[in-house]
Amino acid sequence: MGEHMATRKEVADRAGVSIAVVSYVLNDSNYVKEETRRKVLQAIEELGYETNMAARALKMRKTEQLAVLINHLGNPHEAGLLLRIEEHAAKHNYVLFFQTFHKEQESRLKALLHGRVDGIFLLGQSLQEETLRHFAKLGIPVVSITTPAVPRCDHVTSIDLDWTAEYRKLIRLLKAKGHERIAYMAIGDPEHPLSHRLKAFRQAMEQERLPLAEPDIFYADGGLQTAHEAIRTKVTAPGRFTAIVGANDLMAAGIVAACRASGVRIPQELAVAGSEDILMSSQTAPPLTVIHYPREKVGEIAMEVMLDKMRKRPASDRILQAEIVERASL
Amino acid sequence: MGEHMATRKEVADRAGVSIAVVSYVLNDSNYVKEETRRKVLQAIEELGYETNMAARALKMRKTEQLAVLINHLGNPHEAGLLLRIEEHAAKHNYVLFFQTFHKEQESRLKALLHGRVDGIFLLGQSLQEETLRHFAKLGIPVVSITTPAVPRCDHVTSIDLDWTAEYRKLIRLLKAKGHERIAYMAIGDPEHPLSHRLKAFRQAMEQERLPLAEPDIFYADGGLQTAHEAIRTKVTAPGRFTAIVGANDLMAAGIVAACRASGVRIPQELAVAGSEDILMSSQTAPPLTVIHYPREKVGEIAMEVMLDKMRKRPASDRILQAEIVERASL
DNA sequence: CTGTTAGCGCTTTCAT
DNA sequence: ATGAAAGCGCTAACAG
Repeated sequence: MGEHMATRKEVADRAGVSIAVVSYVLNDSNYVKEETRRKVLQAIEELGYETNMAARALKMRKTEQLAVLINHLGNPHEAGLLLRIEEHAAKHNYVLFFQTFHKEQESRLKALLHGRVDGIFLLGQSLQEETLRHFAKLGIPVVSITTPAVPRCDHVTSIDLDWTAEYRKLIRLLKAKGHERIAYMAIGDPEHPLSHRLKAFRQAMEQERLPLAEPDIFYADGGLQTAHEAIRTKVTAPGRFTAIVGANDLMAAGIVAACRASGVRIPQELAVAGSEDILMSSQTAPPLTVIHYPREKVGEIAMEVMLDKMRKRPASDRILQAEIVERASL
Repeated sequence: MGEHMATRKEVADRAGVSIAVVSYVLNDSNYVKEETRRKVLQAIEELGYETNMAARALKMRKTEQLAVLINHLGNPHEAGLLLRIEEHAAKHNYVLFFQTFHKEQESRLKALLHGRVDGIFLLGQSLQEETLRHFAKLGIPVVSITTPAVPRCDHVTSIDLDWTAEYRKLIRLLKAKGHERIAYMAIGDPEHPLSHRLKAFRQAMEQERLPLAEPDIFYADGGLQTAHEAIRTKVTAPGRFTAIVGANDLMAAGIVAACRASGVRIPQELAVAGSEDILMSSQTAPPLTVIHYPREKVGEIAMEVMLDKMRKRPASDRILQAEIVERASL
């Protein structure tokens, strides 16, 4: 429990050189005589020396740390996205830290991250303009995933699907099976980042010339259980919608559970679809037809965009294509 | 894009005091005249000043950052555990970063973390003794979750279930339903941290005086798909086991999927159980009976233990109790 | 109650 | 090819 960490000074002393030389060999930033280099390397080895990242960060004004602000890691869609981002961040030697984040904590955020990160990913999160301006002033890029770009704020770059287009595909599929009255389960909070999916769905229905009555829009908090509860009594109501799509897969799974609990057969009596394609969706009974959100690709692009922005290269918003995965739920 | 961050010096100048005074009000570490304090606070406000955490970390030898080494965030069990740890870490003002970690990268680990973290959580991971000693020397505590303690290494504290006891409960339940030949699906790699669950299962079977034949132990990589493939042809084999337990829930779900694909009825023809209780397990058809791993409690205790260790207080290994959640799969 | 100052461990310019 | 030294932004002893 020595509590001791070898410092660069000690390495220098042991190798009989100055600390500058140690830096040179460590960073390959200057010519060093082969013999000297070996002595230094050996001293490093013997002392078990490692560079102190905090000191380096202070000097370089670069932490090689990135933050990801998420909603709820319990949602496999977010976990999957986070996983992909980390995968690509690691390739570029960045360390990722994540924060489950809610609007109320926004004030603490600046203090928490100051001097800690080189960039910020938003995963289904939005920040106030003032906060965004703050990070812009600091030169800390913000990349937003799963949430549309903030208007008038060119500081944040966003990556997402064209939800209207994707929902149109899904609606056409439902139409082909004879459905005309399609319901939607959205996230209750109108401030919630996923509320733009509802807007997109509305637009898609309109473009497909299908009416979407207000009572056919249901609200829950994004979780399976509350979705189940919100829809339970509705699935057996006479004269109801014949299909329903969930703003996320967890809610779609909740709808499936509600149907099973009420003995409503899927897809004969009700068609159900999800919007993300998490693993669970392939295991429900019946398995869910979903829009496959390309998490892998999104993670890759997100890191790519982040790197561009950190290097002050121009980066523009990205819209990806998704595929529909047809399973037995419709 | 000013790239500018206000420094403590600027605040001091603007308020007409020395930088020490700014520190005093910020850290409440010294008496400051009320009027002076107000002037300082105002200057901070006006400049949008925030403390630079890298500088503070260097000076204090304390980063307020913790690392979590995980296996695969795509496994909801790990994601759930991580979520809980973060929840408690945030309460104590710690920031968490996670790394998907594989043995091959162990050499990079020391360099990556040095000066970056005050402590390390292992989530179903193990490290070589030499690495552990390295962190011990640096005074960086290691808390291991879901993996048994490392022998001869009192530096790491571990938190887990008494798997033998939990499996005995499950086995007794199966016995009561008439099962005598119970199979197990383990993780293939004997080096894998979850392999201790297999050992515990063996022990439990022995204590319950039930034979566990080698051919009744199946191996997969921990994922749903490979579990499905590994068991597919076996569930229809004549004279086979009548029940099977998965070392994790994802594999148990894979077994359920294999049964559905082969038309094997659960639980009439085969009983299936899992070991963790992830959300998905409640949505399979039929829903899975599982050991409920108390992730919430474990997350809380993990952080508690970590804090104790960081404060040099003694901390001992913790064994938690679990409950069995009975659902329709057996 | 407030200011001066010495470092924390590192990088890098400028001499040599 | 190597070294001396300044300084990144912060804390805390110490002096007043």
